[in-house]
Amino acid sequence: MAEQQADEIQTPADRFARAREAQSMAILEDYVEMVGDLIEELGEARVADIAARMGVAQPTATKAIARLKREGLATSRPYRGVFLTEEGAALADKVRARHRTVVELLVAVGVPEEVAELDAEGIEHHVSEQSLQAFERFLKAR
Amino acid sequence: MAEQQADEIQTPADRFARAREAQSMAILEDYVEMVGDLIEELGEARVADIAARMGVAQPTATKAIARLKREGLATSRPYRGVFLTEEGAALADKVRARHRTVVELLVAVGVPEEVAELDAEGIEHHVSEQSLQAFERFLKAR
DNA sequence: CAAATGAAATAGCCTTGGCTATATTTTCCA
DNA sequence: TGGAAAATATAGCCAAGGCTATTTCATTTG
Ligand SMILES: [Mn+2]
Ligand SMILES: [Mn+2]
Ligand SMILES: [Mn+2]
Ligand SMILES: [Mn+2]
Repeated sequence: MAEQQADEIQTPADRFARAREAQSMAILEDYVEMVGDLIEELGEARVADIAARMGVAQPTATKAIARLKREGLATSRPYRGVFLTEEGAALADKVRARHRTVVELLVAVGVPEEVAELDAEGIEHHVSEQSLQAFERFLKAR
Repeated sequence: MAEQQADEIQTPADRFARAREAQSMAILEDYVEMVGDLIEELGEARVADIAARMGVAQPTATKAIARLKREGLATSRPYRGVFLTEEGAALADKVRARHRTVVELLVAVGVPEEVAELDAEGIEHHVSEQSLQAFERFLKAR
């Protein structure tokens, strides 16, 4: 099946809308990735640990988790830890891999490691599938 | 004068805090850049044009402009156009230049132009001064 | 096994950035 | 030049993502 020729002209408004959309996913992505990390490292993801790592107050984390649940990415029962749904786990994997690739690309073009790690935390959420693939090709071809 | 050796260990919480901070600047930056563009192109920046280009409703733009004014980046009188302060104009220039550099870097590592333009709209706000300089060196050295 | 301690939930507040509907002001033209 | 049309402002709503203070529940321990 041939690709649709998407030669829509791309207005500034479209770009900004897309950036806003990415933004609304960003926090979700970070939480999901971190819940995955905590389960991996500690066997479970507790609200207190999530809050500490995100650098937010505990009720802020609780609220974020409620949103994850609403969006079908996580499950939890009151006073118990947080778990990822299949969908959540898949997203976590994707986000983690993308994060690494972004850091590697930054380093590859000359950004110091520490800075790369800092900047990647925000940048990653705006890197499209297409850009990600370009990054991977670039890194492989070096 | 020697650089301070800033060997603070960088926690995840620090990184997330920084990404949140960048986020709170992002919209401000986009508006300032756009007001600058409109003044350049049309001689003035009207609320309706700003709203249309940002892809938001007119009252949303009005509110954003109020914030620009509060932050000392713009001036305006009721029912008149918007102008940038010296600080606002300087920020607009910086943001515009950074946007271009980010697009160029993306293209340089193999991202298609259109995609680069789309992704850059979000990425730019998370690119630190240090990363930006690395990007410029990379582009020059190609 | 009853407190005490610790963790999570809840209540209630704030700001930002969206929106629609409506009021007000400016501009333009018949 | 007076009214219609266009532009802008204002009012009031919503959700997200912060926060602090307090309540509720679970766990540990004397
Ligand atoms: Mn992130
Ligand atoms: Mn990340
Ligand atoms: Mn932008
Ligand atoms: Mn931009």
